[in-house]
Amino acid sequence: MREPTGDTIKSDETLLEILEALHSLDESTLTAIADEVDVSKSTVHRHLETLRARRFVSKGDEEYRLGLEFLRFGGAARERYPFHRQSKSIVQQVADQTGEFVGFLVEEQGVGTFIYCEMGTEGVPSEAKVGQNLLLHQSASGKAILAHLPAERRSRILDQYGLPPRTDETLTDRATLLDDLDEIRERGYAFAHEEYTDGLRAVAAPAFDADGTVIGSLVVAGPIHRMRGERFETDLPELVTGAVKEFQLTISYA
Amino acid sequence: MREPTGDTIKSDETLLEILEALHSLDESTLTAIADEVDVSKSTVHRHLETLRARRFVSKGDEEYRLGLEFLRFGGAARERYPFHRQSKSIVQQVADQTGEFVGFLVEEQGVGTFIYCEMGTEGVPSEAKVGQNLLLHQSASGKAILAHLPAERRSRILDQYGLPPRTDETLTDRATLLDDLDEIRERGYAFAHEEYTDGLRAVAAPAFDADGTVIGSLVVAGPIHRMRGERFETDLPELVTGAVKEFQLTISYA
DNA sequence: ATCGTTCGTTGCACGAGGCGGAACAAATTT
DNA sequence: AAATTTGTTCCGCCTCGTGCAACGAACGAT
Repeated sequence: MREPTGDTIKSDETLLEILEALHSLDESTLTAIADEVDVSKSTVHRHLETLRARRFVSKGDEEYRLGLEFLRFGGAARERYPFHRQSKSIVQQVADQTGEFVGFLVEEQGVGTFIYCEMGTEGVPSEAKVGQNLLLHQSASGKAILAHLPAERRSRILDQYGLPPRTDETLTDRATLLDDLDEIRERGYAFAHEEYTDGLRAVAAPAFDADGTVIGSLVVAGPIHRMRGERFETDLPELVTGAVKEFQLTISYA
Repeated sequence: MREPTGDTIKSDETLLEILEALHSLDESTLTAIADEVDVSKSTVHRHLETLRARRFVSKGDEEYRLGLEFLRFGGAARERYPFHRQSKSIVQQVADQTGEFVGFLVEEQGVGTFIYCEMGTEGVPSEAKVGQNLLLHQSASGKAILAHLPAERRSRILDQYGLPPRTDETLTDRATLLDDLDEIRERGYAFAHEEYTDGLRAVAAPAFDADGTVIGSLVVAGPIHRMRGERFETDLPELVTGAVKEFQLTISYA
């Protein structure tokens, strides 16, 4: 199931697995969860009631759901980032300008997470939403970050997670990926061609803090028919890199 | 320290208490948490490592922090609400129009939680943020909801949580509160005068779904010196109720 | 209405495993 | 170099999380 975790609490693991099941089943009944996680109903019941007492799950008329308490902790986790305020507004701004999906991705423990995103007026059928996480090699936004991490850190991440594909176009060969990252570093921004979602292309620019460390990346994504020609190859890259530059100015004196 | 919880898993409770400590200490070291929660270091260590393996906590160089995985679940919890999209845009719109703090509050398990909020350009020093939760009697937004809950539900909530004060102005007398709720029902919107935060006043309007059930409330809050006279008593109430009406139209055919 | 089925909930007894304390190691301080 | 203080690991006790089974309630079908 998992890599041999050093020293972990079984009871907590089942708790977290129950939550994960609750997330993937979206909203669900006790027995369905027990069935999914493969533990007895009584166990699931006790865990869920413990969580419910603290509002981490809520019970509708018939089914259990994830509780809003997660939003409180999630919001707090996001606000630890000193630039969260600015990244929110830059995302909104670029979303207004382009009408496409726009997101700001940060890296934590080797995984990318969108801390803000906007659907834009065109309403791309993307499944990317706030809190969504992805492996860094699978998307333009991830690659933009990956390209600028310290080399040793980068290879540890690649070793740890490998290069599992997400679509047919995901880069799964290490050499190819590293070449792409070289280009991204030279060019200053990253492209992705259906590497994360079929039918979608993306442009992403890395964002740095005052020390020159990558702190995240800004990405614009949209369906192929709108992401082509000069708009895709010139206009959007300029827009994104420009927005990031502005972003960096506003956070420098924070 | 809690009301006699029916049948609950101790180990989970300590897990959640550790998370709560991690939240209130913002970012903290293992021993500090062990000290706060009053369990042995080894226990805290095992819990934290279990959480870290799943990205629910992340470890900086020196300290533990809440992980972004909470944002994933929090976002999912929020998106269960069919009107979440529209509430986000109405909040942004009103924030742009007023420059004040604007939020959309929903009720879950008798407690209010902001699923969206914007600080506005004036940057009120309010501590209200996404995921923040509050007792319904303590604020304009809460009262707007409370006023329109089924009577039996309302009294169960009041019984369960009581009327603890938050400021000197919080309504702590049940009769006074019920009178206020009557007025709110008649008037169609709610006021609060420093009942949640010293120095802040607020106007809130309830939002209903097609069945006439309260689904949340829209609130505008600001410092007293800007919340007075005609703006506070007429303009803002009209703005908020108008915005909610528009909101209700856009969700009716969803 | 009555019987079956499936749901959530509660007791019970067993033994896995969560717990604290101490020993350890590594990093900082005096 | 000695002394604190940090995170980590080991170990044995006994709590307490677990599965099973029994119970009751709510449907649905005959």
